[in-house]
Amino acid sequence: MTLSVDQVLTRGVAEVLPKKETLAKLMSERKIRLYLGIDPTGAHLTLGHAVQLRKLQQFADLGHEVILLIGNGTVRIGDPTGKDSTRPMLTDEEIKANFEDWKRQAEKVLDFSTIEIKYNGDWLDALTYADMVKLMANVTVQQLMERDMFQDRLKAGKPIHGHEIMYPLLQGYDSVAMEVDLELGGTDQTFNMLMGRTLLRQYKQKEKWVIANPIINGTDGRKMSKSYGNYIALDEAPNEMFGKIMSMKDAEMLTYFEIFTTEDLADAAALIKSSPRDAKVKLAKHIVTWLHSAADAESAYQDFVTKFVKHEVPTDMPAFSVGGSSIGILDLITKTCGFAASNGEARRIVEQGGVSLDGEKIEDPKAEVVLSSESQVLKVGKRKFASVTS
RNA sequence: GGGUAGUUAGCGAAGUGGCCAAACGCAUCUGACUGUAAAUCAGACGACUCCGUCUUCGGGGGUUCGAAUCCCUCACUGCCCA
Repeated sequence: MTLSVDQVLTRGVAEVLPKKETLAKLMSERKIRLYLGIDPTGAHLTLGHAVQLRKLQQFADLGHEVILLIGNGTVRIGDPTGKDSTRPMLTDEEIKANFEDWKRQAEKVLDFSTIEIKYNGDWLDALTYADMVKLMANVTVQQLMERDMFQDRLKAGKPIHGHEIMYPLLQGYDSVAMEVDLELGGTDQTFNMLMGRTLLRQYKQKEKWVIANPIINGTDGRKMSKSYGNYIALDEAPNEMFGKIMSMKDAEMLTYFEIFTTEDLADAAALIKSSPRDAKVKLAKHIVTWLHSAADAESAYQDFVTKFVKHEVPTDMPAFSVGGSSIGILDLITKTCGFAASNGEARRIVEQGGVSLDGEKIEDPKAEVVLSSESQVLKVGKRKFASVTS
């Protein structure tokens, strides 16, 4: 579905700088050129990334000239946002492989036939010493240090490496090199994106707009992050995705509705209030349909009801054959099914009463289970099921 | 260049010769409750052939019956002075 210009500039957008109205006017007069920059590190894409990608695609759908920029030049520094660890150097082959993987995940959200791909290494690697001096002369150290995360690190006594303060300049130079009208990014990129605005004006006397998209919280209401384990990956299986959305905090729902659906927000808010569970089911179906299919969404819903509402055994589950008539329970969990990372972990789950076979609880870690050609259902924890046979 | 403080498990952070596989918080896992929400309660959370053994406290080397803790050395970082 193609949204109107006003919807694209409003819904799921945190900020349009310097002004929404002037950008809307430009978009009505001609096709604009815009871009989103991505890191070529081996990222596992989440709904957090999808916020950006979805917005990018909306511009493509409106027929604008959309560029996806691979940061194979800026990756030498690594955006200092968040982490302070030094990035490893990536070879061209690794970058290519990473992008292929990235593309596979992003295909669910982006239509690559409508998007042009560029690499900023093409111009950044070509900068000479003189170019770098000229680039750096455009700003003061104080301006660079204004960035919130540098201030945070200063306060926390954390290191800021010399090359890191160049990141905004290099990202900003991308805007100069491509002469874009607009850049998209998360609100955490505002500083970098505005640097591009400054540089573009200084180098080419050209105006550039910036759209900052919201950073969504993870399912537990905190910042979506690997270390919290609260993210939803784009290549998540339908059932997992559905379950994760259902386990999200109620308070996060409305934002997700705003960003990932076209639902009327007043209606969504009313539904959340009257029946949070139904609202969540609706949201989960929406998102699974978007990233998988309507059929997957329906079957994920059914699976969810069976497993968690009725506490019954799901219909499909992985099947394992152990190649023998009996096996130690720990080996079965760890080696055969891969449900635990180590024997110790499996032992713990067993001792804590989290394991059952055909509904029969197994609490002795030394137990030998007898298997036949008839499949039995192994349950480990709340959500791991397997069908096991000899 | 001088001074000083630091580097501990996934993260943050205690511990300064044996009681340390290492407090505590977060994350994670299990059980109870439930809307796989929130809140809460109970427990686990290096590995293994698990009531015992083995490998961990920036790297390397020493001292000692015994070291995360003491010494030497290398690497990295913060802060102050210049």
